[in-house]
Amino acid sequence: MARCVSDPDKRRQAIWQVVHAIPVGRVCTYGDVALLAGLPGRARLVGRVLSELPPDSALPWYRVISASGRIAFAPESEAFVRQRQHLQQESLAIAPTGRLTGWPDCRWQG
DNA sequence: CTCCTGACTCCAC
DNA sequence: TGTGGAGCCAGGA
Repeated sequence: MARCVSDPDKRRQAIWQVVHAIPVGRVCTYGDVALLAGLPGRARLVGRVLSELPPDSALPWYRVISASGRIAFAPESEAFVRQRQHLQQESLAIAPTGRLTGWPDCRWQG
């Protein structure tokens, strides 16, 4: 889909597109999203873009987790709980440590 | 332009 | 399985 994008707006859109493409009940790592967006090695950029999403965003940001298969937030933090609830709605279980049960079986890489 | 920070990763112990 | 350290890129002060 996307090659090496240089414009900030283009990068955002590329990342949004990839996140939006993640199937229900599946998850993807920051690194994978970056790769699929044509931005290899820019996992941090993905996290930055997602952190700037508005509260009413329809983007399934909660389907993006860290490469270790865990939620990127501190356990029991507000954001952590929100993400966990969204994932549970899609039949994905989260261990107390934040680790996704069944990982990497539910992993999606395009 | 330099310095600091972060929703990241990888590797070693 | 969990921790700690180094590498990385982008954005804001």
